[in-house]
Amino acid sequence: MAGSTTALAQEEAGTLHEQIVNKLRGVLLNGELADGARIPEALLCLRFGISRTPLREALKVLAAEGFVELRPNRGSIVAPIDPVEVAHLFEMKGAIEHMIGRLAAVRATGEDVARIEQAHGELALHPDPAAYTALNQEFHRALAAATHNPVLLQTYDNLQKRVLRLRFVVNENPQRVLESFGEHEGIMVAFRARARLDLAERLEEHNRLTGEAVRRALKGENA
Amino acid sequence: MAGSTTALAQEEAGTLHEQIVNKLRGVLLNGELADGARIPEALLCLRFGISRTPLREALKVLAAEGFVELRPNRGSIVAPIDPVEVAHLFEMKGAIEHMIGRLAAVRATGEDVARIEQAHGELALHPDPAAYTALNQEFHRALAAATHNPVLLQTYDNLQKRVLRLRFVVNENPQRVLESFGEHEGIMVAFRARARLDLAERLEEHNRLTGEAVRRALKGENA
DNA sequence: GGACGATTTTTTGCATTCAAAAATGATCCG
DNA sequence: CGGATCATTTTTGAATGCAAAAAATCGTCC
Repeated sequence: MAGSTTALAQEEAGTLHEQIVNKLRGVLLNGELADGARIPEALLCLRFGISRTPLREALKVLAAEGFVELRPNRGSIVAPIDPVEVAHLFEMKGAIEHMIGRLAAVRATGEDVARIEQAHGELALHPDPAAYTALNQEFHRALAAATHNPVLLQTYDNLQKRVLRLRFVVNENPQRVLESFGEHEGIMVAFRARARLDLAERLEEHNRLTGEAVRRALKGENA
Repeated sequence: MAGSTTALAQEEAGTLHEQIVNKLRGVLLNGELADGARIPEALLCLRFGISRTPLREALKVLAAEGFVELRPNRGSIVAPIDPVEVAHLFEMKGAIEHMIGRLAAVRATGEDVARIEQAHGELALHPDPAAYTALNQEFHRALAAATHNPVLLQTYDNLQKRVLRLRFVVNENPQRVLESFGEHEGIMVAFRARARLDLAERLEEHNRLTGEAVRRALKGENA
């Protein structure tokens, strides 16, 4: 049960820069630094109790991941959330969800099934948006993991993390949370039946609908 | 004609660490450092005429991209090519190729069409494996770009670069080069007809066949 | 009163430095 | 002669230092 199951765990071992990558990503995901805000190196060094060297290494990695924007000689900023990019993120994720469905239906082991069923079950017990986000992540990540394709899982994780920054705007919406759970029910039906294409299409569609909800929410915010 | 069209161009502008990321990736792609070989920081610093700081920043980024393996306190090594991972890479790329087909068929502009046609045409004139690799990259990248989805393009580029390390083992095979061109012909037919699903399936299949050729070649090498 | 420009301050990018860890090699003992 | 132990060298990881660039501050002039 050593800790590599949870995607967002802030591992405490390993090299310093790696820790910082995770911690800093956590900060960004929690919205502690607003979109487009400058990232004050000195401040974060103080906060994490490290020097600038590992922090800057972490910034480069996060820039490559798309969380941070590096402006030469002008400092780093939190990558602004661009509605157009959000659409592109979900579109890309759609392709992955489709493949997750096709593969997970065939490759899921007993363990995978257990994890997926459990996440789904817990989700049913927690209709409150607060718990929902984490459990929802777990559910979908368990499905992704059931493909047993690490490359896919890594790509999925990266996109998912980028999308996660938007949860504030959409998980407040209990309407959508309910709808989403309904879609999960359908997903589980297809999964239990090991119906590859059905599962693939349901996952892709679920992703599409979530994307649209996010886009609507973003539009509302910007109004 | 300023240089952001070519994916693998080693841009000369920008921050130092960025240049190094590209240069070093070039070194790795060219196979100058063998799989699993240790990456001598001091040597590369000398070669690039920089200090260790930007080099190490670049290493972190390349590690995140999957080209380099960072072993805490034990130095970095060129990420070894694992046949299983290669299979996973191609599987993942399949999902993307499928989506590229679906989107490019619909979204390709006149410019896109021109670029794609040109790459395809030049490819016909250069059946020699040497020129083939670069032109083939250009052809497929032009298709990816025709989706007009930067997130997809970036993901595609990353996977493609990782796969590119394997070109030595497969592009030597003139048999496969010819087959591949035949598949390209079919792809162009579907593309010109703007047949979404046909194009998608042809691209996915082409990717699958390339993957199998690579796997076969790898097996042969390892024998 | 406000805009422009010079000067100070801060921040950034990279090189250098330093401590700790690992690799290497020499010595000693069985 | 082989293997284990310990000193030496090399390499790594991170902090610090320094020059250049950008931002902020302030004074001056219109």
